[in-house]
Amino acid sequence: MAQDYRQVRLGKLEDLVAAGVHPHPERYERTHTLAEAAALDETVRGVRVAGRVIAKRDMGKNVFVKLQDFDGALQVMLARDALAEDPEESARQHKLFSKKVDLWDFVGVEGDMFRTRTGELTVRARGWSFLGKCLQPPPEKRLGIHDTELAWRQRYLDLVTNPQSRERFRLRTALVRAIRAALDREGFQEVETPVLCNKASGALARPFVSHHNALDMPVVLRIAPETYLKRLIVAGYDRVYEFARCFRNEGMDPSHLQDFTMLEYYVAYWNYEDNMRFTERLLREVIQEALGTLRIERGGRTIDFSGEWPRRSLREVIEEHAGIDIDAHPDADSLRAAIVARGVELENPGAGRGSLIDQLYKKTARGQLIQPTFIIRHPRDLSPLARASDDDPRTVDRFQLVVDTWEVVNAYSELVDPIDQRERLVEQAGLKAAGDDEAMELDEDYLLAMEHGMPPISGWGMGIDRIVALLSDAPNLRDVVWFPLMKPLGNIGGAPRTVLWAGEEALALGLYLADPPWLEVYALDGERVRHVSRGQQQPNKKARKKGEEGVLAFLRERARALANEGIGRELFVGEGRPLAALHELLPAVGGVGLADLLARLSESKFLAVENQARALARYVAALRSEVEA
RNA sequence: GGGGACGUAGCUCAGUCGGUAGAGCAGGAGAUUUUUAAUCUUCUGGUCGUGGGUUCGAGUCCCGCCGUCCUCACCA
Repeated sequence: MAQDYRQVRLGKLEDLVAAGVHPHPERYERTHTLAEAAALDETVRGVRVAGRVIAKRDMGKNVFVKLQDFDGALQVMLARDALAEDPEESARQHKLFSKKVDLWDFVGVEGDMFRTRTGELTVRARGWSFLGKCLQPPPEKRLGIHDTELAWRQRYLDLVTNPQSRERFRLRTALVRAIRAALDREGFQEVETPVLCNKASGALARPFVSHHNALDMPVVLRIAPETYLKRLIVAGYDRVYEFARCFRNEGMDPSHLQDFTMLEYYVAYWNYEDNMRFTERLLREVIQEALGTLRIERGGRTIDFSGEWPRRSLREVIEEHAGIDIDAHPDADSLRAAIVARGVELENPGAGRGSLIDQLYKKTARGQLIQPTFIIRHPRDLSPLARASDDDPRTVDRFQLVVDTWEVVNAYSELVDPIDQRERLVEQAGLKAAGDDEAMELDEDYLLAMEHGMPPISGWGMGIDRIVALLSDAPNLRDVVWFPLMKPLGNIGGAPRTVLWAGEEALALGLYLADPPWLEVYALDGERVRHVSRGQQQPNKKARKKGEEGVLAFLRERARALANEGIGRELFVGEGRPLAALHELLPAVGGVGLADLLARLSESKFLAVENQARALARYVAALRSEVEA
């Protein structure tokens, strides 16, 4: 049916072309955006506006359409006798518009402002221009896209139909702009540091790993810009910042994305307390500017950014919510005993004291922190890049800003002592060697930079996606990312979904993978091979119970069924199975070329399945002619 | 990875107790001299995610798989 829509609309496009309309005009001269035009006086003449048709009401003589762009919408009226000087030409233009322009097409209109009988400001068209065709069926016009999956996969559908989504992204843009302007005013310089790195440094997280072909070396995508920005302080910058796209190869949930935007800045000569004061001022300013208020509604609760944000030590909040005074337990064993005594269950109770504190905090206190709160005094061994506190060397001079249980900002007085830093990184490297994927690597290049001298520094990082989601009452970070990463529809992780075209010459090809066993079906189309889904190709439980033979029987049966449906011939290919089993199957295609087939298979073993199929295509073609001959 | 929920027309959604798959929007044809979710006539559109099981009969009950979300775990 999508095909029907497309055919109808393609037909209309052809009709437009036949009527002398360019299907993809080069440009259109606007005098006003739709929002600007909507603010005009009703007497203004000679406006030219353009946008997407999101509503069309054809009254016979008059066609009313609503045009929309990102920031506004405006009604336009096309009357049968007003579209050209010549009445016949005007009628022709009217009919063309009425019959050939569909919802979601782009058009431009030239005309005069006026008010309709019902009082709506409207453009009375004196002429119209076709600007672009929508070939796909548009979403429901009033309700829009409600399926979150669809909204994420095809954001344009969401943005066109859902005003609240446009509002969220408008806020995101406005907030970033406000932050940039505020930092620039404060004497910061915006910089850019590498995304492709040798070491995953600056945070505790598992990186994405890739390979640099020309240099023939592994590279990782950055998990934080921190150590590069601090190198710039070594270089003499006082205040630097970067909106840094970062990548962490870890689990995802509504408050974590693999690919996210972090703002980090570093200031020479500040400590974390200077930074906390600045944070409060900066965020209040930019929230007020971008949002127009400091009080937001989120999940039915009011969150208030005005007033002074409480500063509470980790010790305090844990004592309040868990009833344990961590200072009374100077070592891991003692603290562990207290936690057990309180009946709090930790995931990793064998960890050291710092990690125990962290787990305890996350388990008991963090979930209660709704209003903006600074959490200070974190254990030293969780912050390998932070400066130890002069008051208590077991803690670091660090703060986090927590809002509605989300950690939004993380900042500290930076560790600037290269000797201490080396010791801590060696410690981390030890953890890594012991199997902790998230421990930091020893970053000699950074240590070398540190040894060239650092002033006191305070650094700061904020999750842009998180603050935007908080401020816009978005339940999931993916609601504030234009194109969040999604598993592709289609071949990944399941049966391919392409359907065989009717009458197409085809071939059924089973790829018998060891685990899980599976039958893949392809269509052979000249030189090309496509995936084809024909329902379930995976052996059911019953077949699997009978072991290998049952599985083979199942796959053979499926292939035979496909052949009976006219899909074509059978060919099984086994991988990771005894050759004998394969050999037994191959007679279905003549039992020739086994060695060649296996060679090709192993050659393409690490390619995607579809590539395997392509690699086999030539072989299959050869096989065919051989059989025919 | 554990637990829970969901998947029906292009979109938004109904579908009762297991008994002939529905509505609105969108789309086709027609009508319509200012409409506002325009209206009216008429028509089209379905692998009920997928495969199996139970049953005389499955969108509905059971199981496997695929996909998505939530939650727990993981996670500066």
